[in-house]
Amino acid sequence: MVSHKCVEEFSLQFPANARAPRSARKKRSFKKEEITENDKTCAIDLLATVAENLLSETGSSHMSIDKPVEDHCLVKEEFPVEDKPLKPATLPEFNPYQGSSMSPCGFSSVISGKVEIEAEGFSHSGGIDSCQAGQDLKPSVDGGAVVLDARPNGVGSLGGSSSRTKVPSMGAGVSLGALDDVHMFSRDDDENFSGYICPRVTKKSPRSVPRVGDRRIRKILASRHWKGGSRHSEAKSWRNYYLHHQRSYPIKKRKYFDHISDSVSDDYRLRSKMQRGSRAVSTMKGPGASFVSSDSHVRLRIKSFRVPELFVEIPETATVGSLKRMVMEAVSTLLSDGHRVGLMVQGKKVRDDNKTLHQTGISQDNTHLDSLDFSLEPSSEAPHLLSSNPSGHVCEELSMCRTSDMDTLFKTEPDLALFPSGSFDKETAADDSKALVHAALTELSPPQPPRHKSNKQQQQQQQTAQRRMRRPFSVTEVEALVQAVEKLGTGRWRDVKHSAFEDADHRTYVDLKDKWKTLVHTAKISPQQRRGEPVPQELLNRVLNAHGYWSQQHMETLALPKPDYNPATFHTTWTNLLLMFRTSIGSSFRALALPPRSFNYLSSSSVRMENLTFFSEAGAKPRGALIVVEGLDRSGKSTQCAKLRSFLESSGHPTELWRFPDRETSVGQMISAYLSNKSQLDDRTIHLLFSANRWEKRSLMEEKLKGGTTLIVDRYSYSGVAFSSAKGLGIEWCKAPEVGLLAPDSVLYLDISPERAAERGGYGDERYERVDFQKKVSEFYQTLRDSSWKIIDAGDSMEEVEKKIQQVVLDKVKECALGKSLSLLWSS
DNA sequence: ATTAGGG
DNA sequence: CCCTAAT
Repeated sequence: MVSHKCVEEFSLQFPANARAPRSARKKRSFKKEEITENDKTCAIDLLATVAENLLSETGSSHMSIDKPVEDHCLVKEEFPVEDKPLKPATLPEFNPYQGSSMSPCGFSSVISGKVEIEAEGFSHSGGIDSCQAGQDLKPSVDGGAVVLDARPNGVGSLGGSSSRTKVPSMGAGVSLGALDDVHMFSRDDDENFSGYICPRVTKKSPRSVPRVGDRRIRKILASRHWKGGSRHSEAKSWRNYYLHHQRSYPIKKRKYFDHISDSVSDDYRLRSKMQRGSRAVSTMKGPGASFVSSDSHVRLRIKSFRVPELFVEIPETATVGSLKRMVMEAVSTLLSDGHRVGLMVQGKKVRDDNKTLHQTGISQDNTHLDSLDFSLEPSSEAPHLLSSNPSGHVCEELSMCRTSDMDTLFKTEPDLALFPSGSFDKETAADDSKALVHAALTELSPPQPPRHKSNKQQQQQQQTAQRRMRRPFSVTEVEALVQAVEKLGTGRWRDVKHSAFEDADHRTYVDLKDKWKTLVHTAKISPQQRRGEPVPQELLNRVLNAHGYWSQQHMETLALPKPDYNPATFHTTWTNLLLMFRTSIGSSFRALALPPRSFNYLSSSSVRMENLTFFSEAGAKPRGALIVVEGLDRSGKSTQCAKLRSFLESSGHPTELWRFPDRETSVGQMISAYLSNKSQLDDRTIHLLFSANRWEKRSLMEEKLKGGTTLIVDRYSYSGVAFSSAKGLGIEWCKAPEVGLLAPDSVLYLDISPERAAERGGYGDERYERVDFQKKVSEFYQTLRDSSWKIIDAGDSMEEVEKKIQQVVLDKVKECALGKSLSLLWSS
């Protein structure tokens, strides 16, 4: 019955011939006919016969009785016999290879049948077989189905059958967890392994196989193989497949063939441990290699593992050896390529691959190990087995195709112990996984990555197989990270790592980047939603500030390339910026209404940024810096202010240049008249006017700064106090009216001697421009200095001064953007 | 080897 | 933390 069903399925799914290699087609075309009609039976019989011949000892063969049978039935129903398999007509459609390399004939030469592979924990010595086939699997005929017995290497069989798992030579495309696992096991027996493996087997390339006897084996692989380009459809087919079969058609997949006898279990245990440490010891080979036993391990013993049906087409002329190889290949391919294993604990799917076994509830003393199930699921991303081969040559090699309706079933015998390897907890179920592998766990062994060198892919996989240990960041580390990012910015993780985590080997820059990512997220969510060690809110605020700041920086950097404002592209540009911003900030943003444009700012061409201010909801809105430039007349203030403004704007910082007195205001008008010697005002009055002039602008100034605009102010309270004081007013009296104005984040004092300034010419237009008076002013300036001051030698070249200023200001602007709060002048 | 993102 | 694509 099984066979029958199989055939049907086969037919449905594979118009087998499609893929037959040209050679096969040519030679065996005649067979086609034979098979076409009765083929179902014939094929099976043939296969059975072949298998029978091949394997004399079938003691191990077991019919898969459980679910499989039912499944088969179902399958049968779903796929009525009507569908004639092997119809030439259908071939074209199914032929993945576009027929270029396929010939119609090929089909006839192939025998189709269902192969059931059983992995058993027998103590058979498969030495001979293994040598020939390079593996211990022994195909045998059972009830019309070919059964492969996987012989476990008993302890005693170490010497002889270790090679069973050796499948490295398989199709070029093969490379996966399953194989790895296999290798892993055999690894321990390396000695045996190496000693027993038939050179021919190991070295034989897939190609050679097909050539021998011109046999073609088709491995039915995932539909993707023949579906060629559409991954989507492929996935779909799988889905459908599962939908239809899932319930009763468990696809059982077994990951490892290694069976372990009780006596062997010890070995496994050792292996597990060894493997655990193996990450670092990937080179270890000998069984006796140093095993690093570490923490508690869970030993799992999978009693039975059923693998989906395996369909193999093989010419009668094929040799037993080739059949074995094909089967092995098919099996390996299927296991490694087409499926992933899912894990279920107590009937519940465990999707989080990152969970540790312990977290999942799988522990040594856990009582429900028996409730642990593995599911075999289609791997939508599985690589094409044959992909590695030039498409045109696929046929020449063994090709195994798994159609969506077919599955290869592997069944392990009760005694067979399967060990979950790294993949064990690696891939968890895909949504549609239905097939469940029932595993009785009786022992525990930590999943470990096998290390073998036979296959590069394997190696890679092995290396990545094990998840690194989870190491939550401590507050200290977070602080270091935040600090580093504030300094270096995001996007320079390498530098961040080197500057702050040089010694932390376990923190890679990617980790730091990831941590930053999570920190930003954490900072945005409510404290109640946060988990783990609480990070001080202060740090989170810094994270937000830094993130907002750097996000804007990045954004602006990207926008800068097109400094020239072009009305035609304005909208587009901003749209992009907004999108970018939204993306980078990950939160909503909004444009603030443009504050009334003040008519006193000198430069008005800063189109790009001045009108809009963004900030994340989290409140991480970088504020602008208040930069005051002071200095005697002719010290170069205006020039440097203009340069500085240009610089900041080109650096992506919204900037405005202000100047006091602001002659545009009503108060400013008065001041202007006074300065022009057109009016005589009392010194105190004029002082207060100047002060009033600044107060007039205070609110707008604060608004601008909080909106993110950096203000460069040419002269401020210091000038007012210094000049008035120079005229004889008490300095404290002069400062009084200024108290409460916004304190500059930085005061750039362009230091130049009065004499030198006078040399620069231009003096004489206004009454204060007299050297002696400038000297007094200079002295008062000095008394006003505080920590926010930066003395710049204005005697240097303009470029020199410019450079110094830029450096100072940039740091200050960044500091402000990162959260430096505004303070008040001469308060408290 | 790094960076940037998505999972 | 992992995995990948893109640099």
